[in-house]
Amino acid sequence: MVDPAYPALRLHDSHAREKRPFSPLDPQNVRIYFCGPTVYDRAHLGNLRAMLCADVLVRLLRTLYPCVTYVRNVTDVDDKITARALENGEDISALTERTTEAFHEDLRALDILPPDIEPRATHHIGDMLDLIARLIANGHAYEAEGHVLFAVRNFPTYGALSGRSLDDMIAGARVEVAPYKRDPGDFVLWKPSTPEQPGWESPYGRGRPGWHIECSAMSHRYLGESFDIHGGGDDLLFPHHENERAQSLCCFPGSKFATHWLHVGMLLSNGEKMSKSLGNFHTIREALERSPAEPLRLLYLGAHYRSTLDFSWEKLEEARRTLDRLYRALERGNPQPDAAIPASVMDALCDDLNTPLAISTLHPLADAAMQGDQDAASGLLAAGKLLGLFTVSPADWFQSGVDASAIETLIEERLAARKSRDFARADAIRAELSASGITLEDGPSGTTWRKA
RNA sequence: GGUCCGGUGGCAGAGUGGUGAUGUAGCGGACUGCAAAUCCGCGAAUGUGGGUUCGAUUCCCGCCCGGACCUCCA
Repeated sequence: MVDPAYPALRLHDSHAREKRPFSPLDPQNVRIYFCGPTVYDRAHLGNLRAMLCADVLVRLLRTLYPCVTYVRNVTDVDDKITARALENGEDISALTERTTEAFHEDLRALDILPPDIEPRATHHIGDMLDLIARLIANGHAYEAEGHVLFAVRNFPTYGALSGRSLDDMIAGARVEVAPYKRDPGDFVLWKPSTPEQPGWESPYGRGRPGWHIECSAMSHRYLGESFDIHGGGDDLLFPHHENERAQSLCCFPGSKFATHWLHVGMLLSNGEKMSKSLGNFHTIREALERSPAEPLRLLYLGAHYRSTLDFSWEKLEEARRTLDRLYRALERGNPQPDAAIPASVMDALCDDLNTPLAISTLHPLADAAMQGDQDAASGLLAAGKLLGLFTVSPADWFQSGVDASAIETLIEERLAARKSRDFARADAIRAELSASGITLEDGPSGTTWRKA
């Protein structure tokens, strides 16, 4: 049951195109599926956004409900993977293993909790073929020239999720229509593989799955015919999620598939979508080489998940300075662990995951904590933990990774200089440390230091 | 071309049919040997033209601008 101490959760549903109360099919087990990465290269900052959004959502759901089953797939069969492996002269499985591990490493650094189940497409080819057979049997798919295609015209609500009509799309006419398609909108469930391409034996010959069927198969296997939330980047809304929905609903008539659709806005770089194809991306690793992980998390949380967010290094730096202040507040407020999450934060998060509003309510808590209010500090800490922040101690935030003894020695020397009113020498020491990224702070109880 | 989303202070970014959060930047001040941090104070915004309304930033329509999707994409 929902903890009555918390407000009711409302989430924007892309299908309904409005905020709706979230009521799980089974409150004892909230089921959520997010589309994960295609593992052919290191993940970039754009890829991170949906993963981070899912992380915060799952953290919130776990505080509201007794059990959450979170599934996030890994797409390890795809023509981009095949092409990259060929390019690298690398075995496909070596490439996908290596890239998956790199992905995990990046997310761990961000303290993004792993999903409960992380199925790989290549481990579920049989499940996909089962669904495809069902679709052929019930007239929603057909074979043509070694392909199996989904017949969109046989599914009356095709387009309902993404809000577009087949006729409009065809008017766009940017789809290259394969001759074997009955309708230009039909999409591939199974396609033949050449001997060099990865492939599996099937009733339709040796081939490989189309992109969308894997998520239908894996969500069904682990979450059932109907589950609560299906999410991913906004760019997956069409065609990926539209097609998943069509397949799954046609496989399991009477089911609901996902009752809530959640789409995460794109990360921009100089006003344009960050993407591999535009080349305007930075990998997660690259960002982590320039900054600790938490500022990146705070930066993402500073914008609502559904709006676009224009990334810049300046904003990352600003987020780091904001964390400086919050950590300082924790340092002064001496928080107790396991305090209640402040209502202001829960209210904001339960209103369609309004993280920017939630974070804004952290500042008054920080102000109070700064003045020694322990309750405020405890609330601040609890709120931060829920958001995946404050994973280190203030001492580590300000001082880790630096040779403290060398700094202490210089502080002693400077103290002596100040006592003899040799301010020139004292300032020289300050400047020296400042040049190596250390800021000194003279307080009533002596001099302290921190990383700038 | 089709569909959709958005345009709020220098920047970032919420909310709201009734004198516009929060952060940051800027300015002034307190504190400091100087700093840093902290504290106090100040100025600063709802793209544009209509409509509905007693009243619109908020609702509706047009326009302009930006972005996303329609092809792989978180």
